[in-house]
Amino acid sequence: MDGERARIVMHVDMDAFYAAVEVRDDPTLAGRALIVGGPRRRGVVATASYEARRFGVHSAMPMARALALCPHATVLAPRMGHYAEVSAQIMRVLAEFSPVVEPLSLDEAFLDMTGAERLFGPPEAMARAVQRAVRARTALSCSVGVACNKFLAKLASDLEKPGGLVVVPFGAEAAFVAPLPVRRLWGVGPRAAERLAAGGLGTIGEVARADSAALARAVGSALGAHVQRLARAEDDRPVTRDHARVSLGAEVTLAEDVRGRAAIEPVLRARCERVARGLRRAGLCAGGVRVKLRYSRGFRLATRQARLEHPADDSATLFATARALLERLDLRAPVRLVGVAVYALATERAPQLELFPPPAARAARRRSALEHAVDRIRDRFGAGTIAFGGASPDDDAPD
DNA sequence: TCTGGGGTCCTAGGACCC
DNA sequence: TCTGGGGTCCTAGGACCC
Repeated sequence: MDGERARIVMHVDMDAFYAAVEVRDDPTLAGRALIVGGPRRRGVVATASYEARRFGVHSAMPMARALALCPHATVLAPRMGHYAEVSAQIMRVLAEFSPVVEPLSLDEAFLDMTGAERLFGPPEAMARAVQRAVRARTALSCSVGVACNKFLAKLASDLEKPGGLVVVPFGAEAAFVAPLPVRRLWGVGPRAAERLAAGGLGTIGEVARADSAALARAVGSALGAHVQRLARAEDDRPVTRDHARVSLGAEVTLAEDVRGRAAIEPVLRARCERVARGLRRAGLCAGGVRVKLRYSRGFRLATRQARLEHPADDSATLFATARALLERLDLRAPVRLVGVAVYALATERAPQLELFPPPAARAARRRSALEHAVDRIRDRFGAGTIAFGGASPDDDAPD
């Protein structure tokens, strides 16, 4: 009506990705119940093969429960570096179908296929072509959803997994989603679903017709407005290639609880080194540091964060800040997880024109240059070749 | 059964400035 | 002498996603 052409958005979602990669690489695993996840103690399921899912095993389930349900399952530790490589290969295949590919995670992506009918035919033919190409080039299967927007395409790709292909009928979108449960709305999790149910809203159709003020009372005004738009099949978010990173972190759940500064600090230092390296690899500087502790008691999570005086990408600055933040947390209680994250990321260090920079800023700059040099040595000769004094070597870093 | 690790976004309250 | 309201920045916590 306004001359705008309907969009064609495709969502591609790999089937049981981590498990499927492991089976592809070791065909003796085919047909077996397979769980990728861990560590065995205090671990959760990252991905389960469809054979294991038949026993009720699913992602995010504690490993102990998964093995109680499916004791004969083979358990493999995730190989994230390897999955990242396979993912990059998949994204390259997808890029042959559209110039606008938006990865959502290692195993899913949106493609803007508007205007691609001339090359690939109608939506169903496009989807078949993508599935064939992914399988031919990676020996992996995926499910595909096609619709006029991101929400519907993503919802559609999940409806007939594995190997699914669902095209949401153009022009009949709202009717298509109306009977589905609210949990299918992107952004509605267990909490929001509960609150919506308390207000008598169980299906997407009911949310679409709900009074917007009542919806806002139930789940808040932002989420309420958002889910009502989705429920009405309205979603104008574009498919975009370049997402600026907002934060970067590293955390670890320890095999045994620790308590006290002396026990926590080395763990914290190792996380800082990993995060700093990630910053330098991405060419970013941090504007703030956040420390995270999860206490065993009550599974309680506590965070403390602070801005940096000058943006930094060196582990010494991150650790000095993290250590100060640690002092503001309870260090007597048993801790199961220690994490560090950086935020307020900038692509470049702000130019420092001070004639007499404070000693701390000068030290951070020297330290950054040193760590950049160490990065180059590690890249060339391997991670184990060099470590900082007092630092645990890259014990747990896959790279 | 006892809860990973990587993220994004929202909310609410406080400080501060005008 | 007492009291505004808006805007911005920051922090801590939490829901949600894969």
